[in-house]
Amino acid sequence: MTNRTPTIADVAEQAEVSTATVSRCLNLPDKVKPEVRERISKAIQQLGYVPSGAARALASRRTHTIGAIVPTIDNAIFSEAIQHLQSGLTRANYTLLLANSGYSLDEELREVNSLLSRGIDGIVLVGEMHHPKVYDAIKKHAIPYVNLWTYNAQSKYSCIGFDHLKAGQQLAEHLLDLGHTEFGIISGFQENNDRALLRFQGIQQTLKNVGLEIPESKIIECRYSVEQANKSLHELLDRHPETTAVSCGNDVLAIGALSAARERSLKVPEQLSITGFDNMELTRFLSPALTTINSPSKRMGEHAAEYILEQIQNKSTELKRIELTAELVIRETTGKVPSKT
Amino acid sequence: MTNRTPTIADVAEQAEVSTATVSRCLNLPDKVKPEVRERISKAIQQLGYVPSGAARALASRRTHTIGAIVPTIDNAIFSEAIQHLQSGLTRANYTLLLANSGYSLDEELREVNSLLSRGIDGIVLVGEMHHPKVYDAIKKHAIPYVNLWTYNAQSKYSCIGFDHLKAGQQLAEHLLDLGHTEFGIISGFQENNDRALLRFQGIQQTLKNVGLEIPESKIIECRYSVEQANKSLHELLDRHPETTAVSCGNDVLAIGALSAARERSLKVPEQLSITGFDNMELTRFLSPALTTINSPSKRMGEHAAEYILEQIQNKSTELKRIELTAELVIRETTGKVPSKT
DNA sequence: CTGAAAGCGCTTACAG
DNA sequence: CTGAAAGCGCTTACAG
Repeated sequence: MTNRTPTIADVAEQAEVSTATVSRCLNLPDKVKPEVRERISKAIQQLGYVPSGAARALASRRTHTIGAIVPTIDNAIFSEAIQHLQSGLTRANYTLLLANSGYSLDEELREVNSLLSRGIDGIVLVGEMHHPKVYDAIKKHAIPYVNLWTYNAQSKYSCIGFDHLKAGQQLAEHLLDLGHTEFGIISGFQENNDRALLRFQGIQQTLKNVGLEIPESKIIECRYSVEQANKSLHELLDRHPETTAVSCGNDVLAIGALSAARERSLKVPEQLSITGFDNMELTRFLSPALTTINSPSKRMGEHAAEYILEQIQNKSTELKRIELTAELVIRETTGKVPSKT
Repeated sequence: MTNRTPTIADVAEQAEVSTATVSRCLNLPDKVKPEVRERISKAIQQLGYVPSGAARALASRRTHTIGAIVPTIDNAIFSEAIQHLQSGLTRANYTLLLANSGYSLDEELREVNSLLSRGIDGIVLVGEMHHPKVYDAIKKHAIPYVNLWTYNAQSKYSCIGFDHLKAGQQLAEHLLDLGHTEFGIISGFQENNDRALLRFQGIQQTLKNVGLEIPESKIIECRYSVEQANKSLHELLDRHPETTAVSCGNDVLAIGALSAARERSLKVPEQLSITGFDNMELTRFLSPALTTINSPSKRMGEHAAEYILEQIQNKSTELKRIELTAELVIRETTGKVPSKT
């Protein structure tokens, strides 16, 4: 027994077959006679043989790895999607290589190149807005690719997600139905974030349709953090105490807004309505429970795994657009506009 | 210009040098004459050459990849640590390969083997309790290794974390100081989770020291979910309405407990004190703000990156134990025991 | 169903 | 400082 880690040649020798047969036994077992398979399995056991991923990848030109880049994993909504993407891939014996861009397109480009260079068989990105070189690089490598978290019927790329514009509209209509006319917005940074932008535009357009306009001073963009949102609502209400409805870019922001409202002793929803976005688990346990939009993150993750694996199987890069629904969840943070006294 | 992706040989030809020199130019630039380096860079640019990670790994026996397995990424506290681990590695040109075990030791073993097989230069795990084969497998591959999220002065393995027993003690002492004697516990599953177990034991021991014992019926274990914790507190209080203090295994559980208390119209902390664990960002914005233990997750992530890279650099696997502090953060969910009437 | 052999694209002593 | 060449550990037509 030598000291170095065993290779396929060691297994072959031990089982008295060629390395080709060992390789087949590992990859296409039914092409190997059962009794030979038996011998090989035993040898593998005895030697504690573990195939080298690098050698495998080099020889087969397949890494069995899928890359994904999300803005951040520090948001339950992305981590949920990733968990499901990952378990879908694991079941098919693929591994997920995860990176995060911190909401920066340049960083995303760097990550894409890094993933491509280490070798991946497919890639999933979040959103539709990417550095142009990202699309070039992926095209060059000719691997399956999908934009997650976005649905656009006109997209030139495969996408799996929902229509953020529609979601924004639903939010605005709900608030309009309740009689609100004084709107405030706390949004994530919209530059480089098409989801944030579309949600906002959905609200904006809907209001415009009924002749309402949101002045810039009632729109605050900030980082997706509870603390930032807390500050933002204070700022917003300092400038515009007449505001009766605040729509937040996601649930994290809404939680911050709720805490700021509490600090000002504003009753939600009696004096101020607040909406979130994503429907994180805890939002229904908040007091008052948060009105929000349900993001189908699990299903997005599952579909992404399915799509990528399918494309790899078929050796194709067929364009596919999957639209999921994101329904409005009305709970306790939204109510009738307070009567002016 | 051919159609296939360019290799190092193409670059060498274009730059009129050997492949060895191109390789050196990439890995040890100062061993190459500046003018030659210049030619090579130009060739790389022109060809759009990207080195093959697989070939590199096979030839050098280094993958520049670090593996990490956490119980779940769907918890802000782990994702925070991972973000920092990742950025530390990225800076040194290493990639993080992330997997999650779902709190299962068997699953963790499977992930470890999968990571080892694809090739990793180092590995970080969470907690000290692992499948025995995990330690065997890692030892066999002789790569740097560290147990995160745990500190044990006697550990045979490197560890970076804090003492969960101490943290539990602090929690119990705080509650004791406030005069509580009727304790309830909502814990994560303690089997296979040394952190959950130690936190609980810290509380238990401290109470025992003053002659208090927690009956089994006042200890509920459940999954780390807001909903589960909500149910658990209801169950606990149905059985033991005399309970005045409930210590929760983490902040997620505490949020669920808070919501259940609200549903029962129990005032926190006047009628019921509740503690969390981790100090997630939003806990200080809850109403009432949560008393909890601050888990140094960012620092754990940073230290892990530093340690692993250091070991790789030195080609050693030196044992190192880093203890970080986890301080009690007293906020509004804990108060004096209600006077019996 | 099995084997001999070329090849995947790099790195790395070794020699100069 | 640079090059020729062996080698990393697999897979995969091809032949039988």
